Amino acid sequence: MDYLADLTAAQREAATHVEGPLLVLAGAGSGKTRVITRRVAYLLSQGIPDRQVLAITFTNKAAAEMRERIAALVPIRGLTVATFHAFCARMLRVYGDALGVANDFTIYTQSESVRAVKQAIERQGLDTTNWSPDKIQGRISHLKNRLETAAEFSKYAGDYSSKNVAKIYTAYQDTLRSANAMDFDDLLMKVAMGLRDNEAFRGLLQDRFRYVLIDEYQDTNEAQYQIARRIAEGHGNICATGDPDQSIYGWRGANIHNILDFEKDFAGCRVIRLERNYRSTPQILGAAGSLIARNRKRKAKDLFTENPNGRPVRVVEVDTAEDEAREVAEDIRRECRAAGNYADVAVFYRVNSLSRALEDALRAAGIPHEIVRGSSFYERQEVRALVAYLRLLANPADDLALLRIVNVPTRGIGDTTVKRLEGFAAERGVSMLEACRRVGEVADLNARAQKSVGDFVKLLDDMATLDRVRMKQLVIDVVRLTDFDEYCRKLEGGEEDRVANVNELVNVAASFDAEQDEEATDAESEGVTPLMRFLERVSLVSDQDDVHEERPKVHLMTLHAAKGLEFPIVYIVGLEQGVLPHAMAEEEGRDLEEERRLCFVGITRAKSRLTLLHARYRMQRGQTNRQMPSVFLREIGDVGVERQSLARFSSSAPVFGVRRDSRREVGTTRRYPAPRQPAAAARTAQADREEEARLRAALPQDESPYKPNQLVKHPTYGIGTVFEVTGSGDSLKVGVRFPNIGEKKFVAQHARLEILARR
DNA sequence: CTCGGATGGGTTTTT
DNA sequence: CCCATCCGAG
Repeated sequence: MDYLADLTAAQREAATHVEGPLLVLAGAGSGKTRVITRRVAYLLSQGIPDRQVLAITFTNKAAAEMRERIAALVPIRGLTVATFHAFCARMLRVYGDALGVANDFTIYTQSESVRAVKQAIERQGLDTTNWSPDKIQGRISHLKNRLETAAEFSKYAGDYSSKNVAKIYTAYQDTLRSANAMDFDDLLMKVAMGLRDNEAFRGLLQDRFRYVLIDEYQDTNEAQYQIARRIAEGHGNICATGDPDQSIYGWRGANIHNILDFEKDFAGCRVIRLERNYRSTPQILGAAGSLIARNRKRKAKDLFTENPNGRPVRVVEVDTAEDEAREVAEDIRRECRAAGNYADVAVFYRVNSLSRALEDALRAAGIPHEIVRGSSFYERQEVRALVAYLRLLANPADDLALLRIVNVPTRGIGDTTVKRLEGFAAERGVSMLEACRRVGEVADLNARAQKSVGDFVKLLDDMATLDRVRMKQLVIDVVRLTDFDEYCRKLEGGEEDRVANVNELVNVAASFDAEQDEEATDAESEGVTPLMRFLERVSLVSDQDDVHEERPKVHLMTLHAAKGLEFPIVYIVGLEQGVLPHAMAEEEGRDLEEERRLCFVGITRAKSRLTLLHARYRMQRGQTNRQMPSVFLREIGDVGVERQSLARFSSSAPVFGVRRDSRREVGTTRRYPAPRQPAAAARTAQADREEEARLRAALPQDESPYKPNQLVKHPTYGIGTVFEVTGSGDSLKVGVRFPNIGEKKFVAQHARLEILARR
């Protein structure tokens, strides 16, 4: 058992637990992944067949990593390592008959789901302004996560709003059914309900998966909890790993009580705490511990470390977001010159909008950097469109897929034509594709439209004859038939990226083909075509397979995106009331504890150097606001913490600023940290106003930033020269001359002009 | 169909 | 302020 040799006593105890429920409360940086992988290896070494083991993670990346790390220890073939969603999709494909689920369903992504909800709203004659598709989709998603069907919800929906949601929910399900599609939540819901109501299905899964392991258990929602519980209910072999202190997804339905109540749910449960941290300095851990101790909803857990002392945690006050960003950039410079590498550095923030100032400052300082997770690969327009073609091939009833590509690339099938086709399809109860086929029967279509639709059908028919065994070739052929590269080139903006994305999809297809060759034909997957599997992969995988990092870069990301990562040097910006904790969490009486956990997650990512920053003024929604330092800055305590002010205008430099904004004080006063320096508290409103006036004067707020001969950049016209500036304030107008285009006038506040260097 | 301008809304985000 | 989306004009 050499793979147990390097484990501590507690880790080994967890890794060698075989029968019965086990809860591993794994503190941040306590070697959880190690325990999980060793435990799986141990189970297999005890003669348990790998196909009886089910390991569930939350992201595909985590699943891939776990699989890899297990494979490095023991040979595996039939082991299931998957996300909840991928697992459910698989079960529905393979054992779906037991539930009466057709196994050739397609999976709608988030954006497709929203689109379908929007259609449902419109079909109910409701206005999409009052009934925002996004929000309604969110509500439906939550209902599904709680296993409430449209029919059940309709029964209980009382008020006007809920009744309409019920109507939309019902209509949306109709759409999904007729498109033979499921959204992400359906995958979980169908399996959870199947396990609950269908004995045969439950029996199949319980027999098949004798050992269940669920990682990040603190992030499970009700549906996922039900799935785990029902599968484990016969044999009780369930191992949950996680950390309540790192539960940060409550807002999307995760229920922290799943992990808090695990011991109650599974009688005879063994609990193992991993409290030794291998990642951070005592200073960083001390700050984190002091902070999280304020939470009531948790399991007492004392993180400790044997790591040597490091530098103090640095808390820095600055005046503005720009100062904050500049300080981060300068400090990165200092740190990296001394010891590090840019890849050692990460900057975290609560909301994406804070990344802008950071990006500007890093760019200005010439520090290579990257924002982690912009729009994901598979949500890119061009990729979605190509995938839609494939989807339509696999499932001709997929109307949403058809709608997505009916005029992509443009082929003269406009909205009017589409509306008429939709009308026809709805009337006859046929698919959109069928409606297109029978375009001759559709009323009120002119000859040109008919021809366009006819050509489109011809194109799809040609496509249908393509060989569907090799995905790479299929994608290439689809690109060729649709002249897709040409279309990408014609689209303005990042055209090279678009072609590159198409090529990337070809690569994904190629590696999929390669995997298919390697993987022995799985008896279970009979009847599931390679195309279906490929589409499943593409729908469920949102991350681009990690692009290999070329040169070292500073990583910028939200606190949510930071979970599970670690960096030697970490900066967290915007530690201010209303930002972290976020205003929404306070105002709506939402969970301040989750915000605290978020901060905790950020802090515990740092290995050796942690800097927390807060600005006294921050521009939000076009307005400069006075910002209170975050309560969390106080809660991290003073041991191993060094506080510093770089604010230019503050004489007393209180680390915890003075309350001045009377509006914000109301009702929340008690939560605010007490001012440390009474003298500061005594400052008058007059003094504040003066200071603000000075500050404002110091900020670059010219009456007009545009001057004749100024170089500017317009998103459409490109770079031009200002030749005229008239008016002021809201009616400030700017005349710009663009080479080869001519002169244009813009209302400054509307036109998105970017100021370039002054001539 | 395509563009520019008006309008409204604004955590966090994986699957 | 910044963005996505909608809407009317050409």
